[in-house]
Amino acid sequence: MESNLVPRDIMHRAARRFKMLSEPVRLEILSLLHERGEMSVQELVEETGQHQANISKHLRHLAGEKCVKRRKEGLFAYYSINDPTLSSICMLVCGRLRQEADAA
Amino acid sequence: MESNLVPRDIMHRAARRFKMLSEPVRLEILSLLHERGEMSVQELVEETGQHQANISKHLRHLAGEKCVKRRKEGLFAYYSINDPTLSSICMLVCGRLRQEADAA
DNA sequence: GAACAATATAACGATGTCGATATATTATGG
DNA sequence: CCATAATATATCGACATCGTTATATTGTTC
Repeated sequence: MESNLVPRDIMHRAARRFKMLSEPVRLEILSLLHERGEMSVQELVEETGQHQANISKHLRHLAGEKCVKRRKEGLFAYYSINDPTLSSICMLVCGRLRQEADAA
Repeated sequence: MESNLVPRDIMHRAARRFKMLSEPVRLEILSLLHERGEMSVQELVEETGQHQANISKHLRHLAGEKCVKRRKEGLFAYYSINDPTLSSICMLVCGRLRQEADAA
């Protein structure tokens, strides 16, 4: 019950950060990157079953928001999680969801 | 780098939870509720400057996702935060955003 | 520099969600 | 039971974003 949970001056940025986490495919991407540390676009395409263009677009969004880091090596682009708080946030939410499910 | 950051069976639910946090007006509502503990629709309308219908709709979404709790008293409906993890999550993200801003 | 592979971008239709306006519901008081 | 106040719901147009398909870019190899 204190002041300024989300300060006005970063409210829109915060909303955009959360929007990154509001799509199942992006959560799957982050989940995979969390497990394996670093993956190429191809690997992500194979694991998710999504089309390459779709994965590239999601990665572009994630990278634009600094959620994810890109490393180019030859023909391949390797992505990894850049924002370490994302993992904590996901675990918090998932823990809460389990809790709600148990309570019900 | 471990297993199952966001387990498949709750991935869609997690995404929906994050979607609740992905709109500035909803973040403002949660921020106000965090400060004051409990507020009527009217109060939220006044503080945010949004139209009543819009606030009611956002509250409906938030309540549907169990983010927020509703208490009816006479003509008034009082809302308060129901999911305590939301505050932690918002603070994590805002801290990170500050950090990124400082680094730049 | 031509052929090929990995990734990125463009364009498109379908669907979702925003805020605004209008109307319905619910509860109180006279 | 009628008027009024607080809240909820319905509908609408504008705009964003999803996944798909097609194409462009980038880098490697011969």
